[in-house]
Amino acid sequence: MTEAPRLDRQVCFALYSASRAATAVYRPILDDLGLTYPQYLVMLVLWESEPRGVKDLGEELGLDSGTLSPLLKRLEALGFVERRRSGEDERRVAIHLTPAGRELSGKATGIPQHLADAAGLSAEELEQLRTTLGRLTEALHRSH
Amino acid sequence: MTEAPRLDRQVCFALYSASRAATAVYRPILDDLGLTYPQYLVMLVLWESEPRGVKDLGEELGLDSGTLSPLLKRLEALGFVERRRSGEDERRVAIHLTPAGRELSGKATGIPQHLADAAGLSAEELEQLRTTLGRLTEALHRSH
DNA sequence: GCTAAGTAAGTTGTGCGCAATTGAATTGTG
DNA sequence: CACAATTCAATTGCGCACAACTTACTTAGC
Repeated sequence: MTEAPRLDRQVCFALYSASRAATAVYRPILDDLGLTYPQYLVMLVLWESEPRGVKDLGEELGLDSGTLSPLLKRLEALGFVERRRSGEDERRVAIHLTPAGRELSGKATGIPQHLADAAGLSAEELEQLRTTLGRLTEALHRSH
Repeated sequence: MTEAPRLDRQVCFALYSASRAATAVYRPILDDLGLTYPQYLVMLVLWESEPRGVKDLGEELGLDSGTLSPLLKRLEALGFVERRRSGEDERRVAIHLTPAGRELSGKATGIPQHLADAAGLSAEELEQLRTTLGRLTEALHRSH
């Protein structure tokens, strides 16, 4: 008689729950900015450097055009982003920040601290968690 | 000049990436069973004890009826589950396993080991990760 | 017994995530 | 130059998540 795996023993479920709980903490804060969590991630990348192509964003975030294309249209409709066909390569769409999009960066400054406060873990534990998760993600991607 | 948060410093993004990478590893395996990852989670709960009400499942998994109702209908259409209105309380729908649903448990036995193998972490590291994630999820839920 | 409050499941609408396909533009090769 | 292969973004379709609402049923208070 083989035994069925137990839910509460699964790292995968722990990841899934923690991830949803974390975005749930971000949600009301991001609501004030008018962003969803994936939209916030895209803005984070653009605040670091822009303009960026769709594929470029996708590699940074691990998302494909099926997710990003409509998301970017919504960010454009919100006035945070502008999509311009590249002149050199007509296949590419360059995503530029608008002044409003650049401005939003200031309002977002304190957001990660909210999660840290809500996490109930020490700074070292958070740092170690982040490192372990990074290694895990790397290994899982390699295993394909 | 306030500084924008950096993507690669965010625990939240690390969680989000790791969670998606983990379900991506499960996907081809679960495809063989005909299940998606959330459907697999529901089956895990039912393999532990059934029948269970929708609300009951929802509390175990942190999902609401908006997610579970259609998911359970798909599991019923697949023949793994049966939904029966309770006689005592007509509001409740009891989710029962079918013989096929019970049988599936055997085929799922080895699945968590696949993730462990792909994770590139030691058993202790995985165990510690699971514990830390559990504490984190708890704290995040409490912080609401 | 009757109504008010509460509870369970379902429905609707929006926004991801991701596989698969399409269409346009570019590059590589002979 | 021609044309096949590749690349980029967009689109389609399906299945979650989750908020907000609806409907059916049950229970509590009077």
